[in-house]
Amino acid sequence: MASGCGSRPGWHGDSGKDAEHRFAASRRLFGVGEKAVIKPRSRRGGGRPTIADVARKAGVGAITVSRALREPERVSEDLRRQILAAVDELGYVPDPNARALASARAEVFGVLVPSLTNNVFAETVRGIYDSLSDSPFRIQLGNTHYSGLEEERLLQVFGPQRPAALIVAGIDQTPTSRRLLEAAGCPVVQVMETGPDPVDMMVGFSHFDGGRTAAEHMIEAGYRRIGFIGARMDPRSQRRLAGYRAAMEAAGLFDARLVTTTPVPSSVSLGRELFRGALAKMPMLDGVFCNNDDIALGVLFECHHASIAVPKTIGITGFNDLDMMQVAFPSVTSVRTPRYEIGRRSVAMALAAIAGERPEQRVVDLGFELKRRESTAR
Amino acid sequence: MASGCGSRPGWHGDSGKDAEHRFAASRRLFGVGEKAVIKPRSRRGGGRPTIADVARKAGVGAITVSRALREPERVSEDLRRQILAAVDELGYVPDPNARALASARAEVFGVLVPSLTNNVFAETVRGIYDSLSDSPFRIQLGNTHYSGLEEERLLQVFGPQRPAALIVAGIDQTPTSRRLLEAAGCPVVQVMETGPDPVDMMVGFSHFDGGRTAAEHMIEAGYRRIGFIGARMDPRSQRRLAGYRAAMEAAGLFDARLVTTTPVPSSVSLGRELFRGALAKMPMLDGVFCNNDDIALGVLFECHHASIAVPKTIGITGFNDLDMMQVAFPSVTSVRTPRYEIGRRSVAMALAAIAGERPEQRVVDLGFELKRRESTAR
DNA sequence: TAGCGTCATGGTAGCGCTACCATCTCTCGC
DNA sequence: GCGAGAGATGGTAGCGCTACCATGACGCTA
Repeated sequence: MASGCGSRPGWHGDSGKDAEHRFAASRRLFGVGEKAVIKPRSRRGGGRPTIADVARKAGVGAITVSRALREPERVSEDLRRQILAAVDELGYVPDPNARALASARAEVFGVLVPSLTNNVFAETVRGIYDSLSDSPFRIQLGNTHYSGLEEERLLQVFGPQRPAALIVAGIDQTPTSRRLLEAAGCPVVQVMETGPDPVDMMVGFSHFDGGRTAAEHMIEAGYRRIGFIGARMDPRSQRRLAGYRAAMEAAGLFDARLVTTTPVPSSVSLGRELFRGALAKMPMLDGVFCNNDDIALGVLFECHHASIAVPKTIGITGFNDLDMMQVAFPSVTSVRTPRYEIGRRSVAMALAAIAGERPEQRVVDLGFELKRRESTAR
Repeated sequence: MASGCGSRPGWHGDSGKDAEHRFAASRRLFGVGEKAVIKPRSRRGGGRPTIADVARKAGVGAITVSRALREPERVSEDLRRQILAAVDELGYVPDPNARALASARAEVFGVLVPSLTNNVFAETVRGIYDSLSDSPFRIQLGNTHYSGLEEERLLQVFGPQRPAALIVAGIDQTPTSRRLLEAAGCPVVQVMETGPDPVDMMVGFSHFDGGRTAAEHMIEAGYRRIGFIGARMDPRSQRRLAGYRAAMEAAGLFDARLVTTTPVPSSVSLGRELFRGALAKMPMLDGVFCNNDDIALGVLFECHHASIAVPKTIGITGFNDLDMMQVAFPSVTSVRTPRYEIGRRSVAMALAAIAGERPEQRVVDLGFELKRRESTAR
């Protein structure tokens, strides 16, 4: 531990009032690119090379350096080369904060999701991330915890930063959130779901249709007393439930007692528990449509524990189609959702909009796909 | 769609050269707080209230407003009230970019993880997020994709922003990354693992010990030909393998043919596949220690498919102890890791350091816990 | 050859905030 | 009663960059 101590002095707060120290640390930033040409700079700033240093070295005006970096085609070949050489030599990196202040636009994508651990959102964020990784844009993450109020708070925090774009999960923003999004002055993409009246753009699919398709499949497979098990019950879950209900009603099979829900966050163990409860309530259940795969897995495990035959005695359908569903025993039918693709597409649309090429289609429905597997193959 | 169209004109690039439009959109930012007092401001900036506006309204100097907001105790009760009233009335929100430029410090935590979808890191990020949610700090996320080079690139991007702190996963940074971290001029916390020679601070546990403990447990439970199955094999996995190997060697049970690894990213289906391969190679296998729970679940499913009795014929131990392990059938033994707590603790340490209260203990080992379950109860 | 648009380049003036230093007012000790 | 010290407040001068406008050089048309 002592070794670590010795090797990094200076930055920490306890010497916060001691400018000497801070500067010493900052100067080391060069290290990489340049051999610490310590010009006695003014008090602040810490001495990293600035655009003015590059301009001086290249023998041009600062603004030309700025242009060479941002709009190379507007600077003559000659100067460009000279400037880039100077940039290299000094190890110059533009200060994103100064840039943001001067241009009133930060190179940041604000991303708001209701959960970081829910695999569905994690995959969407990954899609966003991957699509942005070779752009100059950074990602700022916000976790709304499924709360409208928290979403408002986060938008209030994100707004003043003047992000280049905002990507938000869901289409059920509060009126205040909607207003904040409209006022953000940047492209906005609502993801995960499609619906009428986008704030700006939308990428997702119909959860209602997903739920209905799943239920219809089970009905078709011969199940009759098909339960619905859902946790958390965010707006998307509600719509899946509505789709299930529509299908069940159309077949004359709906019964409110078939539905088991809870606001508690979803998990495999909760799925098992809820299924137990559902079975106690309705012993003649012959199938379950689970609001997501975690629940479905919980149901499957409970069936194993209780020696209930799947798909014979009970059929199971999940939602999202996580990787494990296809290798489970028996493999589990699920509705495959394009969550990674949603992330990618949302970025593509936002980037197009930033570039001034507004996509014609403002609402993109990426659909879903029912994966029929053993768990409903009666 | 048309409705959405009509309701948000102006920001998009196709009218980028048309300042009129942009300003119109920006002005709307007030809307919420104030009834659009459109003072004919200078060309840039879009007209949101600034600290100068607040100062004027409150009849004080701008710097006093700044202080009232950042160090309230340094401003008299009276002025503070007046200022806060003015802030409220104008709907003033400080511009984080201007703040960052002026103070040479952004209120941003840079977070670097190797994967966004791996539940382990997702939970750590969640811990970080939760600990930061009522602080002024924002989170900027970086995904290294398990690549040292990508980590370097990201540090190069994060550095110029002058983040308030950096939290990076792992302790195996490249020399360049280490240099960049040391030069960042802010607290740095390496998370997930502990080891000698921290860049600054560390929070994690010993993966070697975790692997050894798991293997020892299986040996103790009576298993003899215990395989190791691992995917991805990042440095942490390597150390778990080393721990397993140490335990096996100590018991005189090690055999290189027991080890099955692949650089391919981990998943449940891959776990099933690898186990199949391992079994084909070593039919007399009587147990497996899985590098993580996904693999373990895949093994469990394969056992079901192939009608292999668990724990009788084969014992299974996982790593991380995801929620599902305790409800699986049979429930699966696993090494519980404090990933959420790691996130929380890392933030606590970084915040302390920022406040100048450097924690005495620079390396914090949060340990792990072996959860014995049915899958190894022979 | 004059006149005009186009292109490459540069100067100036901020963007909105905070560090630094100066000033002013009180309180206290002797 | 006076100087020292502490606390509250303010003015000034940037932070590093880019928007805007100006300038000069060039090529084109008439």
